[in-house]
Amino acid sequence: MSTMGRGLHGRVLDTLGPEITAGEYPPGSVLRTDELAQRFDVSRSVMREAVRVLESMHLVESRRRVGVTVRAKAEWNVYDPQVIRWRLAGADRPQQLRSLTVLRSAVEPVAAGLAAKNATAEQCAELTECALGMVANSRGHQLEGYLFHDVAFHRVILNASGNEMFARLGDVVAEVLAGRTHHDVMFEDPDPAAVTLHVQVAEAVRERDAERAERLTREITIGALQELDILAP
Amino acid sequence: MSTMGRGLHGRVLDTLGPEITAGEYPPGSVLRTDELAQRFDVSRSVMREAVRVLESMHLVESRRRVGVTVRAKAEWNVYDPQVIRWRLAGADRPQQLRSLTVLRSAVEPVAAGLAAKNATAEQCAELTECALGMVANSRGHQLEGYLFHDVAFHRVILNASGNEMFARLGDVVAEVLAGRTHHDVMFEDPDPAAVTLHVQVAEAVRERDAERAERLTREITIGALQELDILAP
DNA sequence: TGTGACAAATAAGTCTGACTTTTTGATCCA
DNA sequence: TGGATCAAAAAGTCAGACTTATTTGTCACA
Repeated sequence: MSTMGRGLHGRVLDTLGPEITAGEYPPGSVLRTDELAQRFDVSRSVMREAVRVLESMHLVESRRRVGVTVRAKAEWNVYDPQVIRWRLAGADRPQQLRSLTVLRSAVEPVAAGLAAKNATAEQCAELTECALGMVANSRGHQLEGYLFHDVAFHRVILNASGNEMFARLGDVVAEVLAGRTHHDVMFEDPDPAAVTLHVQVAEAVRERDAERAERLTREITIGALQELDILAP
Repeated sequence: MSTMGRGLHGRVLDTLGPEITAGEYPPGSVLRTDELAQRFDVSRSVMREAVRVLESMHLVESRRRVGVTVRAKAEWNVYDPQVIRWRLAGADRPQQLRSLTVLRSAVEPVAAGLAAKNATAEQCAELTECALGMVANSRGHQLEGYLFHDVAFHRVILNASGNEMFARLGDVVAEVLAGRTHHDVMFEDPDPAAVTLHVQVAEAVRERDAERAERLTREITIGALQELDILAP
C-alpha cells in the first residue's frame, strides 16, 4: 500500500528498507552495489537509484572504493514517514511506537492550544463532528468507526494549529492510532474518560480557551503514554 | 558545507533543492528529466538519481508520460534536515524559523522533564558545564562562545531525554540558535534572565526535579517565541 | 452527437557496457 | 621505521538503445 509500483527501485526499497531499519545489518556493515543488483536482479542503474534514496534518509553512506555502509541508528532520519512505516512494520515496532507516543505527548497539547487560537469556524465544526462520531462509536465494539473519527479528530487539531510541522504529523499519529487498534491489545471498547476528554477539547477549541484545550489534550496524551506503560499509572 | 562532494547528483541537488523549496516552481509545475540533465550538463542517469532523492523528500513526483511534477508544500517532508537547511538558506527562512521555534516550544520542555528522569551523571555534569559556559560568555559581546555553549546545552537536554526522536532534533535546534546569532538581530548580549533559566534547568535536572525542569524550559522557549513575535509580550 | 476502440506520440523507466575517479592498502625503497 | 609509489577495488559517470506506461487524438460506429 505504501510504495507500490514506484518502479523497480521502489520494489528494491520495499525489501531493503525494512531490512536495514530492522537492524539486520549492524552499523558499519558494507553492502556492494553490484552484489545488491545481482541479488534483486536489477540493473546497476536501478540499484544506484535505490541506494541514493537510502542515502538521503541517512540510512546508509556510499563511499568510493569501500561500498555502501550502513549507518548507526542515531544518524537515521527518523522523521521520514517512509522510515517510520518501515520500522512500524518490523521488529523495531515497539520502540518506534513508544518514541512516537512520547512525541505526540509533547506536540499535541501545544497544537491544541494553538488550534484554539487559530481554528476556522469550519475546523471547529469538523472537530465537534469528529468528537460526536467518537461518542457514537464508543460502545458495542465499533472499533473501526471509532478509530476513523479518532484519527480525523487529531488530524483536525494538528492542521488547525496553523503550524506546518505539526500538520505533517497527522499521518504519523494516524498510524499510531491505527496500530493501537489493529495490532495491539484493543479488544474492548475505548475508555469512556478518553471519549469525554475529546468532546471537551472540541468544546474548548470552539470557545477559544487555549489553556483548557492544551490541558485537556495533555490528559489525553498521558492516557496514551499509560497504555504503553511509559508513565506510572 | 552541508552537502559537498557527494558526486554530481549532489551538485545538482545543491541548486535544484533550494529552488524548489524556495517555491520558485509553483505546485504542479512540470520538469522534464532530459531538460534538467541538459541544464545542469550531466547525464540522464545522474539526473535521475537527483530526481529520486527529491522524490523521497516528497518535493516532486515522477510520473510516466507527464514528467517530474512539483508537489504542494503541504506534502513536503518538512522534517528532512536537508529540506530544513534548504529552506533556512532561502526565501522561506522566516517561516521555517517560526515553525521550528514553535516545534521547539512543544518538544524541549517535555524533553527537559524526561532528561531530569533519565540523564546520566555524566550528562548532568555536561549540562552544568554548558550552563556555566553560557554564564561566562554572557557579557562583553562574546556571542560565539555563548552560542557554542547554548547549542551544547540544548543538545544534551535532547539527548538525555532518552527519546531518539527528540535527540534527532539537536541539529535543527543548533541551526535555529545559530541563525538567531548570525543572521538576525542579536547585537547585544543575551538576556540575563534567559541565562539564569538555563542554570536553573541544569540544577533541576541534577536534582531530578522533572516538573521544575519542564516548567523552566517552557519559560526559555516562551522567550524564544517572543523574540519572533509569535507570542504577545 | 456521443462513445468506445484503436493508434500514435511522449516521457519516464530500464539495461548494458565502456570508461573515469577516488580511495585504500600493499609493496618497495630509503 | 617511515614515507612514497603503484595497483586494485568499488563507486561514479556517460552514451545509446530499447521498453513500457500513459495520455491524447482520431476515427468508425451506434
